[in-house]
Amino acid sequence: MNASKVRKIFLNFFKDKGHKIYRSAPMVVKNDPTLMFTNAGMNQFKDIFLDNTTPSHLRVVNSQKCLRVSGKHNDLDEVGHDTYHHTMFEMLGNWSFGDYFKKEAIAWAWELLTEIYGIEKDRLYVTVFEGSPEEGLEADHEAYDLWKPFVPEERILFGSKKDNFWEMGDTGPCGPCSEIHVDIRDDKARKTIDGASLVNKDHPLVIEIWNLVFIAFNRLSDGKLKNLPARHVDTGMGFERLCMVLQNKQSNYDTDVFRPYIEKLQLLSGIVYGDNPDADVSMRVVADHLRAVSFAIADGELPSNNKAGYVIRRILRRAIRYGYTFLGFREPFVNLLVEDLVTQMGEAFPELRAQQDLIMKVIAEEEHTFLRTLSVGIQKFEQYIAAQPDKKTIPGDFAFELFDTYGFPVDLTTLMAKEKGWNIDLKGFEAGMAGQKERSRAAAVIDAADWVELKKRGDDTVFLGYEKLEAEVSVVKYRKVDAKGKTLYQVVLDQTPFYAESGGQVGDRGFLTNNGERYPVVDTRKENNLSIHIMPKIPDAISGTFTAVVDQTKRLLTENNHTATHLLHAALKTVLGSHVQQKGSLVDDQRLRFDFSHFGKMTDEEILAVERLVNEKIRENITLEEHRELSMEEAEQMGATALFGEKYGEKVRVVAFDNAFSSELCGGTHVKATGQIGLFAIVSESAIAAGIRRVEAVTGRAAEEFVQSKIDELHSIKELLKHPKDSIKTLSQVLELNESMKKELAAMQQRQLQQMVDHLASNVESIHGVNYIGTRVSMDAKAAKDLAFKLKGKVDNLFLVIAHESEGKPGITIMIAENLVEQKGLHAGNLVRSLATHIKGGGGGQPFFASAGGSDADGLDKVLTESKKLIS
RNA sequence: GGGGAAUUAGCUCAGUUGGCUAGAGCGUUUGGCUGGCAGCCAAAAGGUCACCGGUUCGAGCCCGGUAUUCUCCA
Repeated sequence: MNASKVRKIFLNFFKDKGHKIYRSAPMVVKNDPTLMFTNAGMNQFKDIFLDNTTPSHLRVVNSQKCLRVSGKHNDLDEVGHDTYHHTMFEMLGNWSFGDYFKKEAIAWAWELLTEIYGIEKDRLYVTVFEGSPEEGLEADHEAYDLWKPFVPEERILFGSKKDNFWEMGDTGPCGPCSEIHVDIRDDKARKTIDGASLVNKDHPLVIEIWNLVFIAFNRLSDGKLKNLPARHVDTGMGFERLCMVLQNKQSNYDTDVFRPYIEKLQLLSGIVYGDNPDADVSMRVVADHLRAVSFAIADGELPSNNKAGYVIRRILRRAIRYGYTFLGFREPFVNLLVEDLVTQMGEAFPELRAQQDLIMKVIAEEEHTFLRTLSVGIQKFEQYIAAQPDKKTIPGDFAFELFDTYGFPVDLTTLMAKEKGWNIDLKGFEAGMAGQKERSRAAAVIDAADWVELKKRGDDTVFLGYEKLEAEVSVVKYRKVDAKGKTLYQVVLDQTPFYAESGGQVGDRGFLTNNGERYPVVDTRKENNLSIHIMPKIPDAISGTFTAVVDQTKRLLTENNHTATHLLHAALKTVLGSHVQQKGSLVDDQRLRFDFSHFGKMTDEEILAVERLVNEKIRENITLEEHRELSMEEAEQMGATALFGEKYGEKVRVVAFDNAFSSELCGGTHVKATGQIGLFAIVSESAIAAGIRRVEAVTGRAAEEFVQSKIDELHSIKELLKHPKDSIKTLSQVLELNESMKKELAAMQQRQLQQMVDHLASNVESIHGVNYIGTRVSMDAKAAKDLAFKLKGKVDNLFLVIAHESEGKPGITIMIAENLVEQKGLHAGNLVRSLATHIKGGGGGQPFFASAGGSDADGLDKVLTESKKLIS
């Protein structure tokens, strides 16, 4: 049974039991500060569990792409070393939102596994929660009794809080769970050791495949559990493990989910899978990470140096590192596997196929960068070794520096040290690492109190901001958040005219008011589906009604830019081609920024063409065409552009300006008609990553100012040139003239200097075989230095003292021929220091050349007479 | 968000406690050697030492700030 059939059967089984099939949400999470990536199938339903939103279907089934690399579920270091941990995986799940509970969940799970998928019943074990006295929770006898009709009691096991009480995070929905484990050892092994003793013991062949979670509580920030009003079922079955079981393999990597990449790696490296444990681990690492990174890029998350992008980079670099060390790759290779990934998964996940080129380019670029990082690190390492031939231990702080500053992996340092017969102080390294983490953690402390609920909420906050900028509102709940010594309040309203930051458009600002008091709203953010108003202070009488007023100027300017962004997007597609995909955008009241996939730099002509097209559309004064409450299918039929990596709800909104030109799925606010934008001007075009370009632009007043500043600039230039007929010609003549005059002047100065050199050289005083020159001149220290070096090349046995003065500042420059320095033990630096006392200054230098500066020019003559005495 | 580092010729990089009028290799140009190419020899061009300010007799080097890039952590 191949992988795609396994997936289809699962979805259809639950569809037949009244479940609605949902698409996988993007793997990269936006609008949730607690989560960077989808790490469980339940993420996209979080708001339902938290009772922030009402589900539109009570029974749902899906296959969700997940990534587990950081936070509570951190499997990254395990991946590759065993045969069943993954960074990216698919989670098959069926869901009940306040509908069915344990009975159905258990019965259906059993039916699907044994009767549909045909897993032998005597290979299955189930676990139920044993209870926890300190939480005040009893054992889950209910689940136990429900399993009894299907499973002999010796294969129903009680499990601890760690294994059988599921929690989303430190706070949030949670509840007891019941796991199904499968024993896929051969018959002989099964007879020798009872499978029941291996459950939850990290045995690679006795594994959990399905977790049925019965959500009944909410964990508060003080650690207490609160009963939820509605109980839910949340199940998760590891797709890759299921495939392994159904394909009779003993490793996930032997299934058709991973095998194609292993095959390709064998071809590329010339190493056979199974021959060498290190190489095997490496191939598994690469096969796994390839999937994680490619899906993330398809969702719009590029490798970068912070946040989610950094996690992606770390995963990719781990793959490169294993390939480099154990598979012998010295050139980019991960990107070569992307085509195999697309072949394997492109059908179930069309975003991969659509963005294959981009994924390859981005990975290849990152591979180049990292291979370079490695070679810099190797160089630093070699230099260190060469500089400390006596030592035999790499100190921890150096290993940490290599890692922290140069990104050089410590296990490579260890390996290289070993090859040279050196040790490495790993404890010191860990200490450096711990310090680093501590600093970061201390800087990121955010203390959020529990929500204070004033009203039982009915439904989502109603957004009024498409029509109104002012409305009567009341507070539903609020909480206090302390971060970096500042206290802010997060406030949720029953309805609001404030737009919450989303889809690149910044959140609205404004204030709440009642009884003449104003309470500013400094920002509006979105966390999941919740609109959160950020307020520095809240009224004492918070339970009353308020008038919410949006900062209108800021909003209107932002709308100009947002609509212009849509026009820009469409214009780019028209001018550059349909490969243009939005990769990100930022829209505020000042400007707009638009990132998109494109293979090369835009030419000046292309930029101009885009600008012209957008401005044409502005002048056409196209009116906004808005469709709310469309289904995804209807929107697609209208030809609206959807974005990869964007999470869309049940109902979507389409914003069109001339349906044939620009039509996008978008929740943002827009101008009523394009004419309001006035003018559009592109300010810059640049690269931000392999295959991704960024355009920044301004509209309206800002665009006018931008153009005006260019005109002013031109005007000023003309004015400086005295308004010639042809400014360009005149300017180029001026520049030419300047160039030739500079050259002439330099030549003249050289001649002058040469004259001075000749003059001084012919007035040498010979004192005891030393050619003494002492002169007082008007020049600065730099010129004197020049003069000194010129004379040095012309006069042997030179002892030169220049007493110079420029703009009232006196100075001394001394030059002594090298042979005199040696023979007579002279030191210009020491001499100049003593002479400098006459001009009330100080100085120094080398034995043959030195300079000094001072404040009393009257002493310069004294300097010359004294200097002569030095050699006579 | 918090650390660490880098920025010097077209490219890759040296540059010591502040003191040869900033160097190397590669590349470029010119000339020479060889039947031609590959190559070798010789010479030349090429620098606002990222930017702004400070300390100093003197700053590529020290100090402060800015920008960009790399990198680690959250």
